[in-house]
Amino acid sequence: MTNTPDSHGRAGSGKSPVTLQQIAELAGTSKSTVSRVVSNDPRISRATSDRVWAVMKKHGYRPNVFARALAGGKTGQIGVLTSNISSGFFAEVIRGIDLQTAASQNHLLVSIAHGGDDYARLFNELSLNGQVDGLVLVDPPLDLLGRDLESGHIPLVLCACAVPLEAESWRCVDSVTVDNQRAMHEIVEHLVGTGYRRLVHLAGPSSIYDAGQRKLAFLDAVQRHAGIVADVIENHLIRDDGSRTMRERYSDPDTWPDAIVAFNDSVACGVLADMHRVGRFVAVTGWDNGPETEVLGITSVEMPLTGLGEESARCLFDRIHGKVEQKAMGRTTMLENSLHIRSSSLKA
Amino acid sequence: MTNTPDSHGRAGSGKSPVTLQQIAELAGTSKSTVSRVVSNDPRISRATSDRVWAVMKKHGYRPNVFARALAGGKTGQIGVLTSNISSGFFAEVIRGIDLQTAASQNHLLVSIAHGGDDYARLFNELSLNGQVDGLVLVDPPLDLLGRDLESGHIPLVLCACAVPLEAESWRCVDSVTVDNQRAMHEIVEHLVGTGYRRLVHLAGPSSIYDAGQRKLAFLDAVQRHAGIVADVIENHLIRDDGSRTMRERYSDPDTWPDAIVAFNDSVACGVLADMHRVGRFVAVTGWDNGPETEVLGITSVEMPLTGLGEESARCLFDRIHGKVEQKAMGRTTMLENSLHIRSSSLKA
DNA sequence: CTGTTAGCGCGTTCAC
DNA sequence: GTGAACGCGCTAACAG
Repeated sequence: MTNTPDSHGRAGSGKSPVTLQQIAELAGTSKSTVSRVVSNDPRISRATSDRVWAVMKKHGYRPNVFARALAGGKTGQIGVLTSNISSGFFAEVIRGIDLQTAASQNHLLVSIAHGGDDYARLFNELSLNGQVDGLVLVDPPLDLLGRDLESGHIPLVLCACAVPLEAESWRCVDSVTVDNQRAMHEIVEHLVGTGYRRLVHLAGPSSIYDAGQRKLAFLDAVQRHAGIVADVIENHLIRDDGSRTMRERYSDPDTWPDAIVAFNDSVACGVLADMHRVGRFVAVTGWDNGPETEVLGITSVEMPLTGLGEESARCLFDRIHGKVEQKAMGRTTMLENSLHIRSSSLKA
Repeated sequence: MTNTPDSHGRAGSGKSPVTLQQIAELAGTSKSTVSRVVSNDPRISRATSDRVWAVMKKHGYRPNVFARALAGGKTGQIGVLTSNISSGFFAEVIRGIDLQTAASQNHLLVSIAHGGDDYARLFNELSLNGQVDGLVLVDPPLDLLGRDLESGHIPLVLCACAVPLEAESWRCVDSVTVDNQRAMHEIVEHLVGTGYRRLVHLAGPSSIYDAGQRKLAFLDAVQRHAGIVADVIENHLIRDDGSRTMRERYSDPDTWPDAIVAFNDSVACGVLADMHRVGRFVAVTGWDNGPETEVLGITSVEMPLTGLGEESARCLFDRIHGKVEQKAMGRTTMLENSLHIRSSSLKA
């Protein structure tokens, strides 16, 4: 399938690309026929098809995406809107989406919201200007889901987030998320099973969907066990948040809990740093299974990031291609995490 | 499916986007006038302009990107083609590019090559089908630069890579890269200054531009010092590569060098792991300054990833907007890294 | 099976 | 200053 240098040089050397019309003339046929050949219309005879393909190959014909979109109503582009999240998360999810879109000859339009109302602004633009056939909203700020969605929008899917039940206008939107509850239960079971009794969850910022889910799951999990003392401290996102809480809230090591369930790996690292400073062991778990967890032996949850992307794209295409009705109620897909138990949460 | 002339294609709960034509009628004027208003044509009277703007605002008019591209020749889209690189790298570079493109109302079309000839295939497609106004090639496989580039292509810029001097057909392509040489020299100076004499560089795969640069820089740097024993071992990319080399090549700790300059942080971690297994200290440096380096105290090089993206986009826009002639010879911009010296490379 | 005919929404000459 | 007309490259009815 690789291009032969000679035929290629000829094709591209002219400044303007070859058009369908020109192919038609060169092949001694009409535009429609060529158009049908391109789209594999079964009604075209094998002979004509082969002849036209030959001409197209020879001249390096490339259908013009814009003309096609204008006339056909399908853009061949999928939008991805994401907030300014951690690079590991972002990259892997995009990779997953790309895997699916590339497979169906689509292209990815990526936008990153840089704060404030940016997400909402970009959402409006992308969902209304007809530039994309569908839109994946990665980690949208929760307040966006509170707004009313205009009818007549393109297919939408929430990634790493789920539509709240009370959001009426978002009812046709699919959601793909990870099973925060199950993973959190596993963590708590593991900690309790190992013998820890006093647990603290350093929860994430309330603006993040997963943070809320994990907090609820933590509270739910600890309540299933008698004799467990549990507490939650909010708003932890980066390393410093973890260290600071340890310093300020637990300045006296004797008041420390047995185990700390951090919102993510960064926070867990912060806790560990302070722990070393003080020189007392406390069990710690992280979340994200980043590169630091393995080398440091931090128990952590690995999320199926690429899977999130792939599944989101799949949902989108199901609606774009009409395999799922546009007005069908949104489905929520939940992907499983895997818990990696390491030394940081075993017995001291 | 009922297809009225104006309920065209789009997934529709009835609400088809309002067109320039409709705005013209509602404003009691013609398409051309509205078009001029949109593009701030100075010949339009203030009165008409205001009137038309009001109508547009009232009806939420959005210019159709595809129609505009078809008629006007500018797509408003920038392509980003990247190989399947590490997520940290990928995400930050994209973020940088996005920063610039968003500022100029452009959109980002991202494609990820998934191996083999994928990069070349995608490159051909994106550079020829007119879907983007310019193309950023992030970390292209080196053999791509060996191929002849067709004339008449869109503006191109290499990111995290530089055009080889002998590539005639790529002479109009800009390059943005980091100063591998300077950073490597800093590392070597630091190691030698600290007292290490026998250095080994665990180089990266030869297919990666930066890997070759760093290897050359290493060899250059060590030659500037008398009494230094240096060696290079090739083809290290992930953790296991580092550990394996230590196990196989340096099974006897007494033959160990004083210091190991790893291609990246992962390799450095592999070395450290083996070091701990054997229980002997050797100085180690990484590259990328990933999350694991700070917590583990690994000396590492921080690259200006976002800067790479921003600068690449800037170069592209300079050519797209004609601030730099299309046929002007490509410039190479080199961005500075910063070396973070930590305990892993200090005296044992 | 294939050719003909309309547009898709907009930029850009031209005239007025 | 403004409007009418044409065309960008392609798809999708209609005819044969």
